[in-house]
Amino acid sequence: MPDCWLLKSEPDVFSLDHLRRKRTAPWDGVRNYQARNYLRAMHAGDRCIFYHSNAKPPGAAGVCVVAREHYPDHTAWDPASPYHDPGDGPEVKRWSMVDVRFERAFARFLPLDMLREDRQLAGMVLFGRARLSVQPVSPAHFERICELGG
DNA sequence: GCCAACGTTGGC
DNA sequence: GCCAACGTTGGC
Repeated sequence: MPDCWLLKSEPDVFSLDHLRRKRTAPWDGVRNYQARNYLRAMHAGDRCIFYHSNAKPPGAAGVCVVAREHYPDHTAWDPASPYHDPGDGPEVKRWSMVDVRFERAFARFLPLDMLREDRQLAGMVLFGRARLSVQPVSPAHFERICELGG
C-alpha cells in the first residue's frame, strides 16, 4: 500500500501547471528537517496532493506521483541558488529532494476553506501544522480529496 | 502588507 | 541545554 502525501508550493514560483508542462520535476528547496524526513520516506509511486500555498485562495490543485526517490538536493551547494545553504555541500548532503511527475489537475480547485469545512477531512496535518510543506496524508483523506476534486 | 505561529540560531 | 532574538511561512 503506497503512502500518500501533500506537497505545498507557491504557484507564483512553481504551480501544478508548471509541473504539467514539464511532466517531471525535482521537488527542490525544502529546508526544514521534518519535511526533509518525509521526503526521504517517500517511495516511487506514492501519490501526492499538489497544494498551492500563498495563493488567492490557497488550496489543493491536483495530484502528482513520486517518480524518483530521494537524492541529495544539490541546489543547497550552489551559492547562486535561492536555496543555497552555506552549511551544506557534497560531503554533507544535508538536504534531499525527490522527482515528481504530473498526474492530473482536479476538475475543481479545492480552496483551503472548503477542505476545512469537510467533516471527513477533520484532523488533516494541513490544518494543524500550517507551516509544514511536506506532510503525510491518510489514504482516507487522500481519497476524499480526490472525490471532492473530481 | 500585516502579523501570528513556529523553526532555527547563537550567546551564555 | 536554555531561551531570546530572528527569520520565514502562509493565511488573511
